Amino acid sequence: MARPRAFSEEHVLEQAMYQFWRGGFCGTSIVDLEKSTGLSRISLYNAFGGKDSLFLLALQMYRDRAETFFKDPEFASGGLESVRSLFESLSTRLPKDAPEQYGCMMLNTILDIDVVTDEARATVESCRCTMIDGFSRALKTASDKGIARASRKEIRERAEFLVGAMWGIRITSRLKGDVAAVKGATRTVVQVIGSWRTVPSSSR
Amino acid sequence: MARPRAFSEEHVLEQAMYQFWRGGFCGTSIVDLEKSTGLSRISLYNAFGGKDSLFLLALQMYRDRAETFFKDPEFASGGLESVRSLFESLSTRLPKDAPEQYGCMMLNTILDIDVVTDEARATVESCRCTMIDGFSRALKTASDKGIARASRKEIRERAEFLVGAMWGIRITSRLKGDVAAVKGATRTVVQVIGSWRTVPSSSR
DNA sequence: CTCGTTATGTACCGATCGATACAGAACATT
DNA sequence: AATGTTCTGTATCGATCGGTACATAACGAG
Repeated sequence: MARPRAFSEEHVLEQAMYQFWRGGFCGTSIVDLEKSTGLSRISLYNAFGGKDSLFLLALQMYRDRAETFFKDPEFASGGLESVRSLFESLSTRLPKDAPEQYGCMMLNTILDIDVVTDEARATVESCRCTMIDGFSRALKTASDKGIARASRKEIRERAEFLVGAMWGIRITSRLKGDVAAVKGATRTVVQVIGSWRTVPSSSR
Repeated sequence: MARPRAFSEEHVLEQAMYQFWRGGFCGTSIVDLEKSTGLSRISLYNAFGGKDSLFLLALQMYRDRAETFFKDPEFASGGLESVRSLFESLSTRLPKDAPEQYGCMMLNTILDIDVVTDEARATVESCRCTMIDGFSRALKTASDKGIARASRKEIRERAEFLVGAMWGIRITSRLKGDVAAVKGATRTVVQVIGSWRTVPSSSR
């Protein structure tokens, strides 16, 4: 009934997501967004509202993708192996100029948190919960199989630890130039995960 | 020979440090700095130069204090026990409204990194190296004593892991409201540290 | 007390911030 | 092709950004 949009909203939102991912909220100006999306600001405003609103949408897009990974039943059913391979991917996906080099957007947002809406904070928190649940389910699988028996409390604490460790590694990966440190930290985490095996195959 | 400063430069710099610590570089305006230091901007500029320069000085003050901790010979000679008590302090110092709730300033700076000078980046990097060295020395002590024997490579990787884990926990501690997660992650790290003991006193 | 020097408060600078008014261009429907 | 609706480019808004000029106040040296 009227002129249609000359762009894909999802694609533009994705570009905006990368921009915010890289620059953070207050480190990204409207001009930056114009450049990275190729749209004029007026189109951005019409399609997504103000900067706050656009940021929130981008953040939610990021969260949805991250959650998809952790909510995947295969992740949980993979047990310890899922967790291990996730951590190993943290250092193998690093070298290229993949967006992953910008760390985790959720985590980056935490530091912008004073400038950012309550909704953004809630989004981060919900993502963190999903990650903890995902890790917990995977650990539960391992426990049920007898591979890494642990109490419910231990499982939760280990999941909390894993989220922290993952974030620590992704922060480190933003400090360009020290790929070795990322790999070293990753390897130790993998060893730690291995050490949770109840059957003491060997201490290393 | 002329009018003396009406303020302690060190004290003012400390206040500026807290402000940047909390708000980050681009999240802190000159007006914010005026409020938190009690000085007018002109005095700030006279004493410390521009915003960039003031930030760098504040960051270096933070680094110097952090490095003091890790360079302390007592930390290294304390071995595994030093490391353990450091991590436990991460969750015990949390509840109060101590500045620690703002996470680690070094780490916060990494995310402002696109906006920040090369010198700031170098400061963060140097601090990270000092922390890794500190952890390495402590682990070396434990290894030499036979408490937690490990190769040089293992020691370095474990140190890199510890820095990552610490950062992860401090990031989490910025997400107010989930003290439990901080404690859970901390407890697991402490267990991991314990698991490095060569003499298998017990697996848990 | 006088003078030279430095610190401080007011008032303001151009640049950039996020956001918008308006007019014209582009499309679907008829 | 005519019409009505929506999208988009230009040009601009007030607010705030970091930074500064200038006049005044405060102090030490003589």
